[in-house]
Amino acid sequence: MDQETIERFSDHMQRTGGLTAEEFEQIAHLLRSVRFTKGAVVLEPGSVCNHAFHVTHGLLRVAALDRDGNEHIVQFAPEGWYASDRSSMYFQEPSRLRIDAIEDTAAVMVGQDFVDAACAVSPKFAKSNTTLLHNHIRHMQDRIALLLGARAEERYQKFIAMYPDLTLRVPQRMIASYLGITPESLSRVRRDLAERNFRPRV
Amino acid sequence: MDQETIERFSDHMQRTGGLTAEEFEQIAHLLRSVRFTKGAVVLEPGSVCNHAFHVTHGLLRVAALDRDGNEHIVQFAPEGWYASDRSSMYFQEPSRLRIDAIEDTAAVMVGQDFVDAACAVSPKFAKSNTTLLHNHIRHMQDRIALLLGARAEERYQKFIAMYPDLTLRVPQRMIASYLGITPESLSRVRRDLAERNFRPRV
DNA sequence: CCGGTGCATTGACCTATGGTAAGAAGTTCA
DNA sequence: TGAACTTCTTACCATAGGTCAATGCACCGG
Repeated sequence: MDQETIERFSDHMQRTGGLTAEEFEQIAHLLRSVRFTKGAVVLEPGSVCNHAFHVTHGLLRVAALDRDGNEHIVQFAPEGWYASDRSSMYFQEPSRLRIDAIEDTAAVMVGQDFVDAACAVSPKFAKSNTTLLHNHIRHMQDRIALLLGARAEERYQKFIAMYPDLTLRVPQRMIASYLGITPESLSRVRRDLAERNFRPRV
Repeated sequence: MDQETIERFSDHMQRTGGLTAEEFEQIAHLLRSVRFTKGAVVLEPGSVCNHAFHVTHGLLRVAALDRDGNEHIVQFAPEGWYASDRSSMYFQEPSRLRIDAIEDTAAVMVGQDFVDAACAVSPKFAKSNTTLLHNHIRHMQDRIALLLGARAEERYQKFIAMYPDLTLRVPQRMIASYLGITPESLSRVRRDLAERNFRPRV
């Protein structure tokens, strides 16, 4: 039953979810912990997403598949983050996203029943949940603006600034996929940046 | 006080917001209606967005400005739709979006006070509001996937399929801006599509 | 120690789209 | 009606990024 994973989630709830340790205890039985080995599929596209996965160790990725079968990474979920398809969860529609593990990962499965129970137990939780939603929206808005308005190089620089840790953990081809370019292009972008930084004038 | 605009919004609330006519009456005093002439600025970038604008006549657009000063249209809001910056409203942050009128427009200003009052009066409203949020997320998710995975032509075809009415009302350069391409490129895409449809074999 | 596998890099070449400029067609307004 | 605008289109060239193929490197299991 992986007690440590649940405890970490409890800590997280107390820090950012507005639940006290006692409130958490009351509803902890609604949670399950899971482990995924590197490469394991967490959510199969076409199935309904019934849980948000809160990562306590490791790294998940969320990817959309276009009709040519190419993967486009929508989000990375390292420790402390959630991976899920909110639309699929809310509307109970089959998801068009795939979630899988980039590293060996431990996560907590958070279902609607837990969220409802937590909202009932604590108004603070309800509020932090709404804040989470709005953070998600803000993040997507920024991403859209970036995809519309910035070139590959700028997108990459923003990525590094925003997720410096991920830049080290995630293979470059996946960063490229997140940025909407090919691995080859990312490689060239990196080379150009390195040249400009280390030999400003030749 | 533009009674017709408010009445239209009342209808809208009864159809999709879960409010009865009586419930709406109770809180209607929290609403104000506004009119914008074509080209008028509804929300100035840099200011906090304190209202969602529900359009009853006309057409608003929501645009993001990149650092080169280029506009990228994030959303169109024709009759029955909302224009706003949810992040700015929720976090009370200065908005990086501009909202302005593409046509002469009549709208209802919906503030947080109205939303709170409506939630208090009707649990159905609270739910429909959450659904609206999730619709927004779903829409943004689709948009990101499209920007990452589809070429200009496919994006344009999806746009036509999704907003056939807007295709007629909105100048092409704005559609181009929504799609993330230049007006010239859109013009070429349209020519190529027309050629393929009307003279399949030459 | 070896071959296999996956990833990053590079180079050559190609394509979609951008940039610029000019003209055509339609709109607005005096 | 005609002048000033705006929008759309077309043509020509430039460029970012995609595609393909080859290479090198690290890791892995036998």
